[in-house]
Amino acid sequence: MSTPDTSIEKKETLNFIEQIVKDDLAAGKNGGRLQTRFPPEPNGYLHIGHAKAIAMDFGVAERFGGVCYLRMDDTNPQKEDHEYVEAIERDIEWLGYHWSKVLYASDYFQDLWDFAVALIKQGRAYVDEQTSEQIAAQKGTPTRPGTESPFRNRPVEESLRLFEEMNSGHVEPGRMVLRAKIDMASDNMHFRDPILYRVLNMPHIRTGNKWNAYPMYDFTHGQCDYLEGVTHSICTLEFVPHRPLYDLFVDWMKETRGEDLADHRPRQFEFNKLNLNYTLMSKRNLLILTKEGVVSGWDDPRMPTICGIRRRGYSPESIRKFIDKIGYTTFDALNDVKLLESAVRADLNERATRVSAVLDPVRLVITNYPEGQVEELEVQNNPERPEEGTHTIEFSRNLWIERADFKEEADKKFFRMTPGKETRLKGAYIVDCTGCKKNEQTGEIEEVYCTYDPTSKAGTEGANRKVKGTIHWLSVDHCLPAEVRNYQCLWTCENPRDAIKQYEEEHGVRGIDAMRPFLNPDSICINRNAFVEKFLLTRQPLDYLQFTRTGYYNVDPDSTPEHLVFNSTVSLKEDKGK
RNA sequence: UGGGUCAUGGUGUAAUGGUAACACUACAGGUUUUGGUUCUGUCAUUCUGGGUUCGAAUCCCGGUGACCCAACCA
Repeated sequence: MSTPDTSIEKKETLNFIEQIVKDDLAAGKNGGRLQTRFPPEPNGYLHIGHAKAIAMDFGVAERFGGVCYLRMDDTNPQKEDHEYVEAIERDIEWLGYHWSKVLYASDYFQDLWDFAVALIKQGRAYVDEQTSEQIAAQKGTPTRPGTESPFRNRPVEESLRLFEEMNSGHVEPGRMVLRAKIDMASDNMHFRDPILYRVLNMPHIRTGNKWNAYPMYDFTHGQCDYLEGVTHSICTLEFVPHRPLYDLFVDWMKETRGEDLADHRPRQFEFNKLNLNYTLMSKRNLLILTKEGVVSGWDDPRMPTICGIRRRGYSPESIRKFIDKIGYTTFDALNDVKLLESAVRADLNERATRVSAVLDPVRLVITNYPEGQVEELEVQNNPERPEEGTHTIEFSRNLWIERADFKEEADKKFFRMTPGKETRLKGAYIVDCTGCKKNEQTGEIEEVYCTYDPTSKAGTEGANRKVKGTIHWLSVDHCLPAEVRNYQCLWTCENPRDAIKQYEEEHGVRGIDAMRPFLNPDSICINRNAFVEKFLLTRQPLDYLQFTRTGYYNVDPDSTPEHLVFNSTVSLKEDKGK
C-alpha cells in the first residue's frame, strides 16, 4: 500500500522554547551543543499528553540538529516495571520519533550516592530519624515557616554512618531519610530541607538488590541532566517551583566535582501540559479505570493512552498534526477535543480506504433486476487519491441499505430514499423507490422496493444526471457479518478532573466512586448486526478505513476472518439536515 | 492573609512598541456519485482601571480571576 505524503509541513513561527534554543545556539551557549531528553517514569502507559512532551523534546532536537535521549526516570522501584519500559519504547517509535540512546536514571545511582556522601561531609545534608508525620508537621505551611528538625545539626560522622545503614537493608522503610540542609523558612516549600533519599528495601528493575535506599526525583533529575550533558531540560509547568532546587543541586554537584565550566550546565524550561476537554489524563486515574474494569485495559480505544488511541484508529501523523496546532505556551489551556478530531479527519481523509458497511440494515429489493444475476462493480479505494486504485464489489437484486436511508414519508430536507423519488446507489445504478412492506403489528419497515434504470450504470453516460441523494449498499448474498464497536467520549462532563475532585470533596468518596457519576454509559456501543463488503477480508489489523457516509473505522487487532471486528475512530462531519 | 506562573473571539495559537492574524468550532451559501472532501462568506475595540509614548495586546503601577507549590510520587 502506498503511503500518502503527510510529512509535517514546516512551521513559519517558532514557539517560545524553540526561540530560546535558537538564540542559545546562535550565542554559542553550551559550546554550540543542543541536547534534550524525554524522561518518562516507567510506571504506566504513555498518553497523548506525553505525546506533546515527546514532540517537544525530540522535535526541537530534530529541528535544530541536536540529540535527544530517552531516559527512564526509574527512581521509585515500588511502581516501575519492564512492561512499561517496553510499552514506552513501542509508543515513541509508533509516533515516529527516534532516540539516539536509551538511558536510565538508575545508571547514575552510584554517582548520586557519592554526591550525597559528599554533601553530608560538607554539612549540607543530614539523616533525619523523625517519622514522616513529624517531618510534615515541621514543614510549616505556605504562609507559615517551618521549624528545624532536632537532627539537623547532628555530627557529620553520625549522618554518614546512618546513611550507610539506610542502604544496608536492615533499616525499616520510614525509619530515617536523608535531607538537604537548606532553609526551613523559605517561601519555596521545596527548599524546606527536601528529602534526598528514602529507604525502600525493594528490588529495582535494573539494579536488582544492589540498593535499598533510593534518591528522590529532585535529587536525581538535574544531576542526571548534568552528567549526561543535557543542555535544555524541557518539562511541564508544574515543575516551575522545582527549578531553583534543580539549579542549586546542579551548582552543588559542579562545585563538589570541581567542574566549574560555565557552559557545562543544563537549564530547565517549562511549557503548558496538554489538557483536553471530555478527557481524563492523569495516570493515577487511568490506572483506576483499568483496575476497576471500566475499560478493557490500557489499550481500550476509549483511553487517551497512545496505545488506546492507536487501537482506536488514529494515525501518528494526525496526533503530530494536532500537537502542532495547539502549540506550546505557558498558559493553562483546556483544549477542545474537536481540534483533535479535525486533525484525524484531515489525515484519514487522505489515507483511509473507502469501503461499504451497513450498520443498521434493512432489505432493498430491486424488483426489475433479474433474480440470480450478479455484477462485479469497480469502486475507488479513495477518491482523494485515485492512484490508490479500485476494488470490486458485487451487486445483485437483494441489497442491504441503512434503515435511516429510507423514509416512507419525507420532508424536503430529506434527500435519501423515499417513494416516488430517484436515488443513486453509490457506484451502481440510479433507482426509483416504489414502496415498502411494513410489519402489520409494529409498523416496522421490513423491506423496501425499487426499480432500477439499467442505462444508469456508474461510469456510463446514462449515470450523468443530477440525483440529489446517494446512498451506500451491500449485496445480501455477497457481504459478511461484522462486529462494529462504536465509541464516544468516556466522560459526560467537559472537565472530568475537576468534576471528580469536587465530587470527592462533597461526598467524601474517592477513586472509582467519585468517577462513576461522570462516566458516559454509551461510551461503547457494540453492534453485532452489521454487514461489510468481502473486500475487508484483505485488510490487516489497524488498517485505516472509511465506512462510506458513516465515519472512519479501523480493523481491531482481535479481528479474524471468521469474526471481523472494527472500531469507530471518529464519525464523518455531519451537516445538520441529517 | 506566603511564594511562583498566567490572562488575545466559543476553543487554542500568532502578532518580538506601528493596520489584531491563523486554525478549529458554529452559522449562511456554491460545487460534489459520500449530507464527506473542497470553495466562499459571517463571528474580538486583546480581563479591568490608571500611567508612559506620536503610537500599547506588547512597557510600568493598582485591581480582578485562574493555575501550581505544604508526597519518604515523578
